[in-house]
Amino acid sequence: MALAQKTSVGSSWNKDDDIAFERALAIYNDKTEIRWKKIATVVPGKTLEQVIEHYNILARDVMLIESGCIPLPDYEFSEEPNQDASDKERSILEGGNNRKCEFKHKGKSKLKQKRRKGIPWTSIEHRQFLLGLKKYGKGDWRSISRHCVVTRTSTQVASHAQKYFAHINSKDKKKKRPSIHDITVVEKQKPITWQNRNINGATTSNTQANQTTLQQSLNLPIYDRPNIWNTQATQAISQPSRNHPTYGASTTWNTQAALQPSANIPMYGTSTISQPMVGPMLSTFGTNLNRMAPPHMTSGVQHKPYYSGPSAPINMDSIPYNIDLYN
DNA sequence: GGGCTGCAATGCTCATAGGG
DNA sequence: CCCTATGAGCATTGCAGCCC
Repeated sequence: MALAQKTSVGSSWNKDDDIAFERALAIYNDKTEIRWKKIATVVPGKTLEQVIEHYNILARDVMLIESGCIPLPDYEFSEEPNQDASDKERSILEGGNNRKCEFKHKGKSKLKQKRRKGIPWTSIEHRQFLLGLKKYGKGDWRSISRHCVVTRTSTQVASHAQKYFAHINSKDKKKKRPSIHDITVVEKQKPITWQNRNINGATTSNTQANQTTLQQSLNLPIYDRPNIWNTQATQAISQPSRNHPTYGASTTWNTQAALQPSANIPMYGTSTISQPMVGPMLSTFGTNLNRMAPPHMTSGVQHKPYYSGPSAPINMDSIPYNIDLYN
């Protein structure tokens, strides 16, 4: 975006304009009829031509960055420091917070690239992974990546699988910390809304016991817990330097989470996929993404509302229900 | 007892080398 | 090109110890 601002001629784009533009891009994807006209109507003070020009500049920036023709601009994104600039601009262009990106220059450059911070797997992604595992089998990480966990590369899927199986194999050892790998079934998950988050009469001062009960009632691993109810998380609010998450929804943590005790903000960052939410879900730009198109829609995969079928252990020989993810 | 702090243990993701 | 194996780096968790 910084490049776009620098190179944009004839019209100046301030931050608010950009936010409106990005939001519009997300809402009106490339399948939308008269997309640009619609986008222009929601970006105040911009004409159709200016919007299109801005998009073209943005697209060119991404191309130049990805081709290595120009160095990365010195972005300062406080909200998602682990997302590099080309990811970010690509994400904008694709109309969502697409986290998938192949690592194009790995191992080729001797330049010590700054290591990316890991983007934790959400329980939704893990369940999609389990579905893919059942559907395509162990080893076909590419298919799983392409058709099931579309937010992850095959490399990421493979790496995740390694740790998953390692975790499974060490299962009989005494119970260790809760892990996302504890999810071994593609279970039907009760939609998590603010309403049913509160079914136990949960309040901001909920105890860990309450939370555990709630967690069990939702059949979710502790890993997925809504940390705002966690005593330690509550502690984190009073001790931002201690348990403050350093990536993901970090900047919304102390504000949104604290102000909206029931907000679904996991410790590992905002889960942006498919959980019904009532309140604001923030993008990396701090814009409300609630009604934006999910990232899958831009990846050539027809998106229907997420549905995870009835549960069955992943290591079972057969599954007694139609595994089709969306039907 | 409750809150805070420090720290070791653990878990997770990413980078990368090597083999098929 | 893809998958597997391995290890580094970093974040989170759990717990003990200290202080009020």
